[in-house]
Amino acid sequence: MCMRIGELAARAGTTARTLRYYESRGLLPGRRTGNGYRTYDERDLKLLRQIRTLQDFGFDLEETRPFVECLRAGHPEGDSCPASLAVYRRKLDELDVLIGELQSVRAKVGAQLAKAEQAREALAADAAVPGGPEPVCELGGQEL
Amino acid sequence: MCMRIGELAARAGTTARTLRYYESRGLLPGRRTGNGYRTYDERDLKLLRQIRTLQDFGFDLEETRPFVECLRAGHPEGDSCPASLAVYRRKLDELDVLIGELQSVRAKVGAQLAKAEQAREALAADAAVPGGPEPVCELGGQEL
DNA sequence: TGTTGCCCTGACGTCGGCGTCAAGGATTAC
DNA sequence: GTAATCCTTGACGCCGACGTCAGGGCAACA
Repeated sequence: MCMRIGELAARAGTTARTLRYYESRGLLPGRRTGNGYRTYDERDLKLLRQIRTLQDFGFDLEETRPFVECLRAGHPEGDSCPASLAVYRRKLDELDVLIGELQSVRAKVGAQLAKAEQAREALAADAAVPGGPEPVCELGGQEL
Repeated sequence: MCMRIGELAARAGTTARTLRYYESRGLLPGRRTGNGYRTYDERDLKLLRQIRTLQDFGFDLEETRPFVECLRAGHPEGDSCPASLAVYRRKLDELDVLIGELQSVRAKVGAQLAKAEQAREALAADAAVPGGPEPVCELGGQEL
């Protein structure tokens, strides 16, 4: 029922270094045995898995804090508390904004690509025409 | 027609520090006048604006290099070269993946939020019922 | 008794794209 | 002359979430 840092890390798919880091940030408790080793139980594993899940979603460590505190307060789930729900909502808003921006960028880059490809095709077509292309000065003068 | 670093920076909406950084990365040429000052012309401004535009799109500095080299080779646009088009295409793929991931995360977070809100509503309803809620041990035992 | 394997703390390294400060030279304005 | 504003190089700071190394302790097994 108890385990040391290496085992907990392995069971959560992370590293001991990461757990020490979380502890330094005040997220993971850190009880000790007589010899100074950290010791953890199943509740810590649940805590840690909550953190990792949120991290995988792209939450900052700080944003996982309400969830952790909620669990530590004895609630059944990390998102049983209002503060956690607030983080969810804030994150949803952030995601909506970000996704919108990325879609906008995607559209612009796509348009630029289409334009540039078209320009190249026009050049290629010109070059293929026996009459010769307009002297557009493209690729002119200075070599590399 | 010629300008110093501060003016170029201002005209591109950035800072002298940024231009020196670009130069250190080999992106911006860096001719010098007799007193050691950097000097730039309109072509450098175009170069710089190309870089900035791509940066605003979220391109890494390294990803702007083909565009810069294309312009420096004398092409009319930074995206007149195949290497630039390749960067466009790669970026589009990256964006598609990223947007997809973010949408997936958004859906999951949204679902979690809905679930957690529902759980809270159920609890509230239970608490409101005169007969009393199921003793779910919620909020039980250990205080902070 | 040695070797292996886990654990500890402390501290520096990483990545990108600069910001910011220090210490000094050049140019221009008054 | 000197103050103000530009410019130069060099170098450290920042952010987040750790990775990695150094130097040493504890435990178990041969």
